[in-house]
Amino acid sequence: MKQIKDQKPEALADGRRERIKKAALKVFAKRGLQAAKMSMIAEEAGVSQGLSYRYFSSKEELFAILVQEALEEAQASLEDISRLTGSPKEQLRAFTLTMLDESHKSYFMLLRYAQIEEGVPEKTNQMLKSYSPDRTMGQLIPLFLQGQQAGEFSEGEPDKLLFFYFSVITGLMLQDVPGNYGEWQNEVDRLMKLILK
Amino acid sequence: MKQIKDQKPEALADGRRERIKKAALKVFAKRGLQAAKMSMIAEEAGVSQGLSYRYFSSKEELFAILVQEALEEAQASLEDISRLTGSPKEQLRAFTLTMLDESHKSYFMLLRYAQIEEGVPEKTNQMLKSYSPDRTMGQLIPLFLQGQQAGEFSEGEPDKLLFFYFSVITGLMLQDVPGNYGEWQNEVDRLMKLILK
DNA sequence: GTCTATACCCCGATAGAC
DNA sequence: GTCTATCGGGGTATAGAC
Repeated sequence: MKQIKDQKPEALADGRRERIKKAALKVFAKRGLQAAKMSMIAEEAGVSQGLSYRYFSSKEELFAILVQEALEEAQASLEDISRLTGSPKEQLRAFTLTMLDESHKSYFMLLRYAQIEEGVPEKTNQMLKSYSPDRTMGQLIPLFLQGQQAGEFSEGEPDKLLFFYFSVITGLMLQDVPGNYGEWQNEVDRLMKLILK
Repeated sequence: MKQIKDQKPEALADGRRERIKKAALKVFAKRGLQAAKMSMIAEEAGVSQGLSYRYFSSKEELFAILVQEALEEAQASLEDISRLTGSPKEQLRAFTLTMLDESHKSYFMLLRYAQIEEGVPEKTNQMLKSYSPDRTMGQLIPLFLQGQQAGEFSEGEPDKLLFFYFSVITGLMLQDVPGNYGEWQNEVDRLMKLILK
């Protein structure tokens, strides 16, 4: 067995493949699949254009791999909710703040592009289906029902409420709030007013 | 002076140039400047690829012209607010519904792309600056102040409130609500909860 | 006025040098 | 393992036929 580096994770992840993935996530999240150019990703990663193809067979494959990771990450975040303590209100607030933090934000935007952009490869679409809203986003529905039964959340069909909630988050993420470096507390508090009674 | 057609506006606007502009707005609003292809615009307009260049010298020019129109349209909508009757709450509600209707929605999304997309030509950026937020979106600030003084709107810096408000609208527009054919009343009512006390 | 054909460039992907 | 050079496809824009 070849020796494993005993450095901290950050350095471990600094292999070429990880560097390129990280750069790609950043560029894809900002511009989407089509507007993102391999030359941009290579520049962001600090490698030559051609090298990316030694690690990934195509731009689409790179995109698909990142979508896969984003879906797994989303799944993990959702499962974490159930372990959170506190009232439904507190749980939703914590979850929202998690989603808005820088690392999750990139994944979230990537998934948004994967969902709405035209010309996304079939393979990606199939992955999105298998992790369809029912199985990911929809996992929040129990939390909403719980909140409504506890009298904390406002009335209405939970899926409608949930849909609205994600619309707002999307809108917030798209804005580059000037001078806001991951400080979303105020915005989240405001967002809560939408859901709470 | 050459004879002016005396048909209704809709038919008047059906000249080739207007057809192409209309198609371009639709495609740009959906995909942005870079992902939009002249071939898509031509197809949407029902003309050949090359013909667009008889009416517009480049894709960028076509984009810039539409941004100009969008800005003028936004300006006009904002000026209409002051003529609206009713409380600040009623005015804001009416304005929001106007923005979300299909024709304004395309303009709104176009402006969003013009603002956030990379690689937008300098000419467009200059137009956006001259119609900067201070002169367009910021015209809503008096309405917010009015609402706060009347005790209808929640406290907080008006510009922050306004920013949040537009974030939400953006998020809503981006979602294709299934089975929602321009029926935004429920969503707007919910959105109002954000602003109202 | 409108369409078809084509010049030219940018980008995705590969080949080959080091 | 990484870079540079290059091929091929698709997209913008133009030229020329009808």
